[in-house]
Amino acid sequence: MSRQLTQRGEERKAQLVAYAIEAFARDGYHSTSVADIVDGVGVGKGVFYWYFSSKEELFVEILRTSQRDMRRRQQREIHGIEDPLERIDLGIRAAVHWLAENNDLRRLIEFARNEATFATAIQKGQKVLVEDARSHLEEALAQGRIPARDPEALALAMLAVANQLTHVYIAERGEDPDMVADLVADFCRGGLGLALDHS
Amino acid sequence: MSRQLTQRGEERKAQLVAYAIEAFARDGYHSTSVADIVDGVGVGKGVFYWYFSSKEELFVEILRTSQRDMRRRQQREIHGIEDPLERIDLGIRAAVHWLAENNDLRRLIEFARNEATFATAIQKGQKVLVEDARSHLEEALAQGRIPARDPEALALAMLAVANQLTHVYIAERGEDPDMVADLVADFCRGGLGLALDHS
Amino acid sequence: MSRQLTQRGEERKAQLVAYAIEAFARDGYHSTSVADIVDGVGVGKGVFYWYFSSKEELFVEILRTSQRDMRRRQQREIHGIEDPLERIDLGIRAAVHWLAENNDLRRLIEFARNEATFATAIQKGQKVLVEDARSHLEEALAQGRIPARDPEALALAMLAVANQLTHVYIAERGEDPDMVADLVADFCRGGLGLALDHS
Amino acid sequence: MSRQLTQRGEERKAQLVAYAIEAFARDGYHSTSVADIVDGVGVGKGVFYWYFSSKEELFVEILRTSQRDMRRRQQREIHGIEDPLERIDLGIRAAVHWLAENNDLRRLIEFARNEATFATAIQKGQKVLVEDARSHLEEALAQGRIPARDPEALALAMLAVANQLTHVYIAERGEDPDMVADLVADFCRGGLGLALDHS
DNA sequence: AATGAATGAGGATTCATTCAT
DNA sequence: TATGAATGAATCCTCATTCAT
Repeated sequence: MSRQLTQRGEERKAQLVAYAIEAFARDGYHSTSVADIVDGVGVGKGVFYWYFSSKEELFVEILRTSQRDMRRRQQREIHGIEDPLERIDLGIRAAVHWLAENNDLRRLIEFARNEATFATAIQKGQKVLVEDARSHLEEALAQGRIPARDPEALALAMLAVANQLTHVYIAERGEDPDMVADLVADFCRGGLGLALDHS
Repeated sequence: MSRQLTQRGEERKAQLVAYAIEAFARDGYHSTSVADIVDGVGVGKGVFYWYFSSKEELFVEILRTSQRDMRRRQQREIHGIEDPLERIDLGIRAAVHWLAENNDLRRLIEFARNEATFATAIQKGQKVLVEDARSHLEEALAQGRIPARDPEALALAMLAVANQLTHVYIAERGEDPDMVADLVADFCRGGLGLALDHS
Repeated sequence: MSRQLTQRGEERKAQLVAYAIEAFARDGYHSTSVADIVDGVGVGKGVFYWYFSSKEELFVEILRTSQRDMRRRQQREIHGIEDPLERIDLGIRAAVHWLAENNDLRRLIEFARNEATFATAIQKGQKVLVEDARSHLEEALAQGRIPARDPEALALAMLAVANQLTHVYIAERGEDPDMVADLVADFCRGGLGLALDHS
Repeated sequence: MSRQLTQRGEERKAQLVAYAIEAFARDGYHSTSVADIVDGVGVGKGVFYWYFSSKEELFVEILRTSQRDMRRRQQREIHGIEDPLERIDLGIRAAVHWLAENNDLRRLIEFARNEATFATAIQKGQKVLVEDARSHLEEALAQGRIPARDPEALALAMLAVANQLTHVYIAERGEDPDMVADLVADFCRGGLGLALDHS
């Protein structure tokens, strides 16, 4: 399914993806039928299969694009920063902001994590994120700035905190992303073994 | 659906629940049909609807029982402990152990969290856990032993770390639960703003 | 799909098979939808899948049963006959009669022969028939009553003649099966290298 | 659909026909979609409908051309031969060779024979072949060289033998066409009531 | 002549649930 | 209590054909 698309084709495809994200996030992957999607966009059923070889493929494409986008956001934010701990801090904040701004995608990623069919796709993306964090952590470790513990465990823990708090505070309660970013960053800094700023 | 059941009825029901948990965890809730379950147990389809009014009801019952069981385990572990921070520590460890020992249920709870149909059921259970943690945290706060931050946020963050690390280290890699409990407890203690033990 | 069926179940299944044979023969396998079949029998769509795991499986079952039935007919006719050439003669006549009486099945077998999906099933059945004929032929060969030629080729050729002439004379033109049996038997006897009876 | 085609148009069309024959023979008529064909040739879907008004029409055209071609081959081989029995012999051999050399087309013809949609087209072509054989047979009959039997039946039987043995020995087992031609010719000569050569 | 896009009816299959026995 | 049978709406996907450009 890597057809060469015309301008119009690209637009149609983007339209389908956009509507699908919305519908999947609102009603769930299983409850959203291909018929729902094409109806929502106002096209015939065949159109869907012109652009995607299956509902599953569409979803995987959404997941991949999302994870790539989030990572790009992190990279942009920490670009040029020397201090590894600052990179981690900024990375966490970038993640929280991305998750807050892309709540639909956050839901989909969360869902996919627990669905055998998509676990692989998710893990690939997550591995990249964890690798990034791990490299910063190892640098900080080498500098003797944090106590020695498995960097991967730390990376995973941070990701989990970011996800969970964004979920509850932003998605459910609509709090300010900056506040939540502070919350997450604080908890994680502590978790890494650093003293808190505002003690 | 709160029929009075005979001894034999209770056993039948337990059999169905046990098999359903296994199948849901292995193949996913959506991919496991009622037919799969009754076939697995070796009974006719009518039996299922004698004990449960729907597939959904069965799943909700599994969720409720699980959450209740996990909490009971935590309560037992911290019973009689004076120090609120020790209660938290023990609570975390109890959670990790329960999750490790009930990996199937962990998967189901994780799944349900992201499924509109079950989110409510999940939230009710989670609220209880968070309340427990919050009360310990507030006590510690009152004693001036941890820096002032929203206890609910802290509770949620700890739960997330426990889930995530158990998932990756125990379910995926088969590591020792005690080691993971240490990992989680360490990270959380730090996140709460406490100095690390082994620094 | 080897469910234990009740009396009623067996009847339903037979009903479905009977109607399917008729419809497949009349309209073709591809043009006959599962919906057509269940509508024809007057049951819901699910019933079909209670008895067969797929449309394909049903068709293969029909093929197998048919081939078995035809062979049984042959066996019955030649039972106890000493002379191998007479066995062949009777076998040919039995085949023609069976084909004439089961014109629907003849069509389905003919169709299946040219469909990749069913070729295997067909070949298995045909192999048995050819083996039967081969054994008679080898006996006749050993007795020096027919010239030496590949028995398998002869067997196949006879089968082809029986099929073709039954097709044209009986199915298309409604001629008398006995006459056609004579025609086929004559041609084959000659093909085997025997003198003709009515010269 | 008898458009006037330019040189280039003819080539395109031939390209489509060639690929379609290959694909139909390999995957079956029903399993080969118009999309498969145009993709295989590397053109857009419109092209197909420029040259053929439907998938069905294309297939019928293939059938007609094939049958015409096979007959031409027979005619060429028997041209100028006086002896009717020799004409039959040569005709059989020509058929076997054509079938061997055009295995794809043989499959398609075989398939078409059992498909209501194409049966008519096939029968027309077959009638011509049978007529040819019948005229030779009647001549031989008039000369008293073969016993009196329905010439059409004999013609059909010979065709069936040629098809079947070519199918099994050449298409499935890759034997030498000349050997198979001998086999078929022998069987048929016997079937006609002639003594065998090598008895 | 040719292309990519679109249509939409049609097809196989699944499955929660109900029911007669 | 329990069973096998039945229901039928819903789902994913295919594909011949048409159309705008």
